Amino acid sequence: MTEDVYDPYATGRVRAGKALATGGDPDGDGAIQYVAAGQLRSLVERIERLEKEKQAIADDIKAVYGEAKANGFDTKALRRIVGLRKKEPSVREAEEAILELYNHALGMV
Amino acid sequence: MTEDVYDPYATGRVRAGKALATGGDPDGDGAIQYVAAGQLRSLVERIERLEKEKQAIADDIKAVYGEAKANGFDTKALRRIVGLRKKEPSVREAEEAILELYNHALGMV
Amino acid sequence: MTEDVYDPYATGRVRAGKALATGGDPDGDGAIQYVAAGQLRSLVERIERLEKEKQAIADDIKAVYGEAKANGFDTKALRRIVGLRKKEPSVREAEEAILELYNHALGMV
Amino acid sequence: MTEDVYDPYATGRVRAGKALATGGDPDGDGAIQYVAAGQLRSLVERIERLEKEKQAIADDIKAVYGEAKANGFDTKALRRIVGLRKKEPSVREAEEAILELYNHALGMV
DNA sequence: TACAAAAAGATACGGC
DNA sequence: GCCGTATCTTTTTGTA
Repeated sequence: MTEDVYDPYATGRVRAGKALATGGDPDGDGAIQYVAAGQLRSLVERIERLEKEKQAIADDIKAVYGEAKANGFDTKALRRIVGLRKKEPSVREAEEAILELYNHALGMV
Repeated sequence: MTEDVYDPYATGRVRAGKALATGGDPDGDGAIQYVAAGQLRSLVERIERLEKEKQAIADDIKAVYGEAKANGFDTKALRRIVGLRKKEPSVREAEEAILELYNHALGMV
Repeated sequence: MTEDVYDPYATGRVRAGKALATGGDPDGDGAIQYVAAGQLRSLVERIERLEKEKQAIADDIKAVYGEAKANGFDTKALRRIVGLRKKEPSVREAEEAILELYNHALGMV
Repeated sequence: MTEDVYDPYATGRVRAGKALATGGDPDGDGAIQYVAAGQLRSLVERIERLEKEKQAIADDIKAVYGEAKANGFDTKALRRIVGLRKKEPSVREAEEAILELYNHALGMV
């Protein structure tokens, strides 16, 4: 069921007109499009819930760094080692390999 | 008690010397520093565990945007909505106000 | 010379009110603030001019990659070598040094 | 004329083998490939020169924002102004329209 | 279209 | 306590 006019609490659809398609309406037919308000609300809420969880973990990470600092560790170095360990196993070796090849081609040892 | 030589599995301390401090040793006195290897290992592992969880959630968020897109939503606008909702209404209004002020000052309506 | 009302072409000042300070007006006195329209316009124009130049150079870079590709070079590898060469001289060695130190402390060879 | 062995200073060609193609040799035939070392060097140098210029301009831009800040301008708003001015008015309006549509659908006024 | 690299923007830390 | 710097995140752009 569709409304002719905007109804924010509708679980149904809201008339959007061409404006819905940011890039223009694909078919170029100017057909009226609708936005499923309930679906949109659901998506936004799911994203917000996940971002909340993500932020909580980010806070935990920050707390660990704080603890490290309190125990005399250099957090800057700590962050760096964590970062370096992300691309460890074989990536680093691969980078070395191509570097050497091109350095050779470029005559730089 | 400290070791003169490196012992990777020690729960005790490993001599680090000046090299430990990425930013240089702050006092410039070259004093020998020690790093608690076991503690460091624990910190790194906790951080990595948390970052792994954080990344998993980031992937979930991306999946929701993917679903939104598949359902015809404009993800760019969706992201903006989510971003705007993070801000306190007063902050949002303040930002809009100054933006408008500058636009006026530039004669851009 | 100041105007009470908005004048986009003024070289003088435009009334801003509290809205100017995004973070709130620091003194909390609610004093009216003014925005120097001429100065703002100048700043914007300088930035836009510089960004235009920057974009022109970015286009030149793209053209060189296009030329490389036309001559049979693998542009992906080429981009990578250029990127790697950015952090060559001593940075890479420094990175290796700290990596080794912490890896030792972490018992990972 | 080609060399059988690697010659870093050659203006001619250097045997690369499969390793040259980062993305793998497209035909998968393992055919030996050659890289024109002199040409490669030239391309890399041109790119690096251009990137250097580009970075210098980026620094200039940053300096202008710093100047703006020193004169009491809100750089965040300033950046947004510059960003908005990049877009065609029609695009900007379309974006605003869809944003408003979604806000309505969410009952956020 | 989807992935990956680069640039921009926001945030957080350390110095003064 | 604020400012400048640096990191990290996000967004945009280019490529396969």
